[in-house]
Amino acid sequence: MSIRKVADLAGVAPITVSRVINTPDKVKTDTRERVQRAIDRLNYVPNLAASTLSSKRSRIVAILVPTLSNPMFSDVIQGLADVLRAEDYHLIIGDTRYSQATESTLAMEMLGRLPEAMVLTGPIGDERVRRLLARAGITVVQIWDLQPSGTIDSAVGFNNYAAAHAMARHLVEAGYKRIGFMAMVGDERAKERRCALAAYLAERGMAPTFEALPPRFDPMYDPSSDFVRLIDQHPETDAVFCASDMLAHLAVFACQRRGWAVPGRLALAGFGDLPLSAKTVPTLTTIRVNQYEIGRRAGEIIINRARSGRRRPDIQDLGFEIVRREST
Amino acid sequence: MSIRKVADLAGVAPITVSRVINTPDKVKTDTRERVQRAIDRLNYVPNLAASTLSSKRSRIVAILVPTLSNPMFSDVIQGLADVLRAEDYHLIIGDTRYSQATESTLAMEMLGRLPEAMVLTGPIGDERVRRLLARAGITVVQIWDLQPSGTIDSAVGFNNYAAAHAMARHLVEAGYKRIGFMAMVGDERAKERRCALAAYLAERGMAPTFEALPPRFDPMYDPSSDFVRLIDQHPETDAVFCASDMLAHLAVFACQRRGWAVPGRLALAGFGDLPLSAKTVPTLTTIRVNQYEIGRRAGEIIINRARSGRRRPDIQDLGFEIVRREST
DNA sequence: GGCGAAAATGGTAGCGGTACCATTTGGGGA
DNA sequence: TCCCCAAATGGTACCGCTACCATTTTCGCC
Repeated sequence: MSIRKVADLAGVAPITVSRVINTPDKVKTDTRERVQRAIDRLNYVPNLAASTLSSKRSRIVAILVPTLSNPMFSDVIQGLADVLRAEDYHLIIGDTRYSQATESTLAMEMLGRLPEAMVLTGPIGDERVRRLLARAGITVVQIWDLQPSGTIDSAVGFNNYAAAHAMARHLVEAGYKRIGFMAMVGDERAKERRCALAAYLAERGMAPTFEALPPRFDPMYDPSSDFVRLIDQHPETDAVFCASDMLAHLAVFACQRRGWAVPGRLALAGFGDLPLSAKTVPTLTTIRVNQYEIGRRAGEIIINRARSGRRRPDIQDLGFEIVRREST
Repeated sequence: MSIRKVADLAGVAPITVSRVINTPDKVKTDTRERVQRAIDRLNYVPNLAASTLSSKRSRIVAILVPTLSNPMFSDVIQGLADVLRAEDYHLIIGDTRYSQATESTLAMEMLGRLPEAMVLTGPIGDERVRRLLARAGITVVQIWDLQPSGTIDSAVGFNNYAAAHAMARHLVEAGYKRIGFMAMVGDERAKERRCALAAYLAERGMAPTFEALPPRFDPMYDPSSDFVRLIDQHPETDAVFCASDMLAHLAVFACQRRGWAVPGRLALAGFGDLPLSAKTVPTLTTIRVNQYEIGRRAGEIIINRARSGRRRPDIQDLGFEIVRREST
């Protein structure tokens, strides 16, 4: 089933069928309708591999995220998908499982599809990949935490360090003095938040009571029991900054089981503002970053680039917001 | 940057480079190494559009889900992605936003990429799409709820109706008499669960106190306040079956705000067994369906098909499990 | 050393579109 | 009516790779 068959049936040249599909207003109305009928009759579906090869326009965008299971990233993807679908782009998704090596491999493989843009989560560690991407001449949008070093082209996100710093400040100003830190398995970006917390506390002459970064990819890791153990080991702790909302919620539930009042005995704060976090009892203090909007903006950068052809790096800091709720 | 340049640099024919990439053991070791060096030197990345066109093997799998924001579906995708990555497939993802029309459009567009398989959520309503898919000769795997009618080829999932029926039975046998039903916005599949509940209750001479199916795509829909209103309108209700775990959790939190004991004043059950659901206070009674495994099995069907070339429909019922916890 | 079969490599054509330029058609103004 | 320019349509080559078959090389064995 090729464009030629359609052309024969419609009594036109193949190129005219191509025009009906791609630039319909360059074809006279009755010709267009005739061709359209032939397309419908034959159930013709254009071969996009051939189109890509010939036109060098793939209408593909590739995105790499650490995981699909975290709502933060699926919301980003949703935002990106919403924008791109309207422009007939297709989305190739890869999850790196928080592994640098997998990220490199996937990025190179995906380049073979000639994507018109590549969306990556955070900075690129691999020098070779960075070179390849830059040389490929495609739009590269790095999302999530903005980091001047390691940005190839454009970026949309927020300042991860500043966000954690602000949360540390919020906790201290709310009167908490013995603050702990805890992260979810695999969350590399959490390290920066830990540093920000420690740095702020140091400014005020304090230090974290504990800084729990679980080993990567430990399948036995149980945040709840780990949390309880940490508090038992550091009973003076009066607040814990959790590197994700889900972790914070689990901590709240663990407290409730133990009969520890939140925030009375222990204050808890998270990161990411899940829809859930405004509804739990108590509601959760957190850092909101509007993941959906990050995805949308990334999509807009890609589309504007494709339309204008201009190649001007665009760094958008969408900021963050400390949402103070009942848990602190 | 083409295979030709690599071939020239390595002093071989283009086809030999192709072999090094696709069937390396058909090339003598020293030739292979020479070619590999040329590939590395030139940073050559094979053009998969050309490869697809020529070989008619795209190494692409397309998947359509109702939404990416629901962890149920992102877990399915994660399972699928894990299996397919090992075989160098790429995943094109589309979300239909629970719209039949979008599903049809996306499916047809994606066919243009010549995917080797297409994974769809649930039955296909559109006759034309069904025909096109069947004619395309690709593997089609329908996931989630198994429905004999509307299955094109293979399927992996569970019996949605039976699951809801079993939950109804659980609630009745636990002694609850006035049972309500509530679904999340957009969840079409919830209708079947409502029917199953109503049918079971009818068998026992009962009827649901309410059956709340919110209007589709109402952005103002607030499950929590809606829930409270429903209970106020039907105060005799002693249990609510929620069509998703998240909805059930929101209901629990609303109860806690109102001072209604769960399950003392009101029992709550969900669907999907989120990781969260075993940790909340109270823990949530729910129906577990192992979404990740559904994705994995779908991937295995696809790969086996690709390897063996056989085309035998494969229907796998992975079942479900009523997980009784504290909330009922 | 010569033979034959298997392994390794190469030449050619074509996958299904679109870019580029050429040609034909249409229509308004002199 | 003719001319000219714009709109509409068509012919040809080529995008980068691989299927298919042909050819060359290798190697075990008599």
